Amino acid sequence: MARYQFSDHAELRAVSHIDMDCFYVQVEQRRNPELKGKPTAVVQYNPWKGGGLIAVGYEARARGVKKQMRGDDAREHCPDINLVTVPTAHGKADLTIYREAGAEVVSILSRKGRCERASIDEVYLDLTEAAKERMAHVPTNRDDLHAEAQKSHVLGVTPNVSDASSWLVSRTEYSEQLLAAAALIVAELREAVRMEARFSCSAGVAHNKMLAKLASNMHKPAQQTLVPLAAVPGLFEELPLKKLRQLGGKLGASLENQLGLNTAGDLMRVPLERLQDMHGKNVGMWLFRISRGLDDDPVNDRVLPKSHGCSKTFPGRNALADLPAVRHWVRQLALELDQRLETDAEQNGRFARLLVASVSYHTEPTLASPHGVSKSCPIAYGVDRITADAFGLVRRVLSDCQAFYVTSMGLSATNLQATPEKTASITTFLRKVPGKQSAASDGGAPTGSETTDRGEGETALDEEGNGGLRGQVAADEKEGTAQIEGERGGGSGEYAETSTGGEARRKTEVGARKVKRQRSPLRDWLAAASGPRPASKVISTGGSEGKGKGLEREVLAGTATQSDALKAEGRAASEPAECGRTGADDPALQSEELRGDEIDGQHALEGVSCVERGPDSTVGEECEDVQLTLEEWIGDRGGTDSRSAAADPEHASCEGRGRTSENEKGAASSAEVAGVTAEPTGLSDLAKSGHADRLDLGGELGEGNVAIEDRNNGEEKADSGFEWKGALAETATARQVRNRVEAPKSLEALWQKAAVPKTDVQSERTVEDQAGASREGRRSTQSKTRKRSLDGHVADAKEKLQKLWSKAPSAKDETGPAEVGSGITYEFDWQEVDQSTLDELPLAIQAEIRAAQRLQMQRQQPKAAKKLEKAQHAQSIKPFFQRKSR
DNA sequence: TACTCGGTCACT
DNA sequence: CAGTGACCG
Repeated sequence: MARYQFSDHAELRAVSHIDMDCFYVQVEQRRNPELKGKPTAVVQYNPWKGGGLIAVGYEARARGVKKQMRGDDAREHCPDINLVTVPTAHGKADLTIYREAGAEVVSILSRKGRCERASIDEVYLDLTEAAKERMAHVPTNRDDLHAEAQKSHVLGVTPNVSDASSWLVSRTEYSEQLLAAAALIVAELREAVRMEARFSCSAGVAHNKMLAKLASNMHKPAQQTLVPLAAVPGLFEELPLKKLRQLGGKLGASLENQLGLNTAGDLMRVPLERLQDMHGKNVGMWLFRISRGLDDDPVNDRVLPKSHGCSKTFPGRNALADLPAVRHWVRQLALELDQRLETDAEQNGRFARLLVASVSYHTEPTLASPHGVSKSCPIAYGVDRITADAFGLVRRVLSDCQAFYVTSMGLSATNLQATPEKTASITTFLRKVPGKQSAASDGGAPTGSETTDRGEGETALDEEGNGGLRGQVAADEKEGTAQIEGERGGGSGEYAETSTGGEARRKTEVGARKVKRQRSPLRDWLAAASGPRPASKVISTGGSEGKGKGLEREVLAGTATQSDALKAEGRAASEPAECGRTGADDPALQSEELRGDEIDGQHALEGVSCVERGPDSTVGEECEDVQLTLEEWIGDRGGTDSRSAAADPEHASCEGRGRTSENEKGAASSAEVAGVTAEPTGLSDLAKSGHADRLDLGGELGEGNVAIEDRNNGEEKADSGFEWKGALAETATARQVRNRVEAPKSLEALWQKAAVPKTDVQSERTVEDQAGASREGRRSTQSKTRKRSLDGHVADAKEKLQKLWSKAPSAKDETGPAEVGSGITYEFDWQEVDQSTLDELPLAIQAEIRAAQRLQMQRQQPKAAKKLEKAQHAQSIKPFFQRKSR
């Protein structure tokens, strides 16, 4: 036992868990003050039995209303209850207002120490440092205690205000002093929340997360509870096992059932070996420790969610039974998800990398428990892309079914990243500063960095797509009819290998990279729009600060002609009955070669269209706006070097609605040239101000981003469940701008990103045949088929693009100061830049500068680097809060 | 025929 | 790593 006791003050933490009191209700009461003091509950829209309660106010709780009730039940218990319905959007509940309120609270609670957002209405704080500082100033007089602090409860001390206050001011034990000081800080924070956000919350204060969480729930609402170490044994003796975090479910049940345990104290008496035998080494040890009130789980420094998801259930006979309905709802979910992603990008500079679609379904109406499956793919921003990709994923799931009943669907965007993974891009260009020696370039080219390697382009592959119109069938929710809407998606690819040079060449270039620059009206405009430059030295790039709200532009490729394959797509979508069939009745679906041929056919490579949509684009709002030929698009980008010219707006003739938008010069002007460049779309602000260096905005489409290492691991990848549909919706570059993802690292990877997930198209064989065949056998057959198809595309695409590139006039490149992307040139000494200058920079640039600084320090003082990282992290979230708390 | 709609984490 | 499942509220 002794070894588990705190022996060193340095290990002792002061942790708080803060939990908003019936948060959704408070949010609604703040919105509508008439509800204050009245029995209130928030119900989620759901006509069945009055909707489900997701929050119940304390007045209503006093009247017996419980969270598990439906709205109707609540009314029975409390006839005068105010039932507030959660806002809805896109046909589903929309929790945005609660998320925003939660962020508001977090911005207040994160002031005094490391803060971890645990959920929409809960945070953990590590107040160790703040408490230590505060310990010197703990009032010795009870009258000096803050009013909120006087309401503290101290476990093991008579729950009497004055006693608690006495306790707070009279500690002699270090651990208790620490908690007492933390409790005062927490009281102040809670008071700040009450005053500034007008929300009440409850808190627990203890030495770790588990105890703090336990404590926050002990006295609600608007109170706080402190759990001194000494109180643990007494507390646990009576505490039901299930109250411990993580033991509320099956694990807790199994402990109860198999070991006959009831309380946490019971658990404490189970030998470690027994626990480990039953639940494994890790879980066993974890149980052993938590039963003693010990918990090492750190308070993470994270105030933003790690993923965004939205989902909807279709219970009972609401289950979706055909693809049009599925697609409709996928789109509704995509609308919300896209909005949230854009908001996150604008506010926090973060971009998701992965799209996950989850489906719960059964295959017979009678089947009891639904089957849950999730599939994922790289995410491309934009409602249409999300819709198309997610629908592909979902359809992949359902394609094996003769019939399906989807009872729930969800989309989520994960792998949110705020900063480039590697510092390659900035270190690369920092090295270029004339007369300045960059530490980052010493220590050799970060050869381990794929990002850097990629930038040097062993094989530069540029790609653009031509899509086709795919018939999209969207069920009209109200009328129950279906309507066709055009959707650009898919699109066939075209490739050029514009640069070769293997390992040797790359290595030399890493050391002495030259970045060519070309003047272009876009560049000029961005530069002009960006306003005066700060004073000078180094170069970074970012782009205009100009607001681009309003119309968004997407560079999408498309043909006006529907290929047979695309028609087939439409058919598949509109005729769900086909799901699960082999497509034998449709030649277009019979083999992948066939599909490939069609898609690669003449008509598939005709145009690049510039599509615009409003920020709140809804079904049917998109319109095809501009058509450019591929040649026009490629236009002035000539040269065979991968890092050649920028797109030339002269060659881009955008016409149509977009031109006459009500937007001011920003949108209009950039739109003019944007159709063919990587003009940021819905993420305009951020794209312009942020990741330009990585993503190569505003020209230089051949630049590093699109260079791809030709690591050919095709065989393997080709078997991973994707099929080539030959349709790229947009250029790799444009897509990266939207995605903020690194270029695919292999040719195969590139295709996979472009590919639509495997659909119901399988082989000529019938379902019966397949049922008889072994899975392995079938898969390998498919793999071969797919591989042949891909090879055909490679050859074709390369040839075509090479032709185009050779036709294009070569660019007049200036070799100027290293610049990647276009837009503002920020000039400063990155090694000595002061905080206020740094603060002015776009978030992404800030992040890269910090990363570069860290990298440098890492070499010089590895230990200090860790500290710096922490400090920087705290710094990096500041803008978010500054914005939020305004 | 119904605990929604979010989230996080660990395992494999 | 993609996918599943446990757990939380």
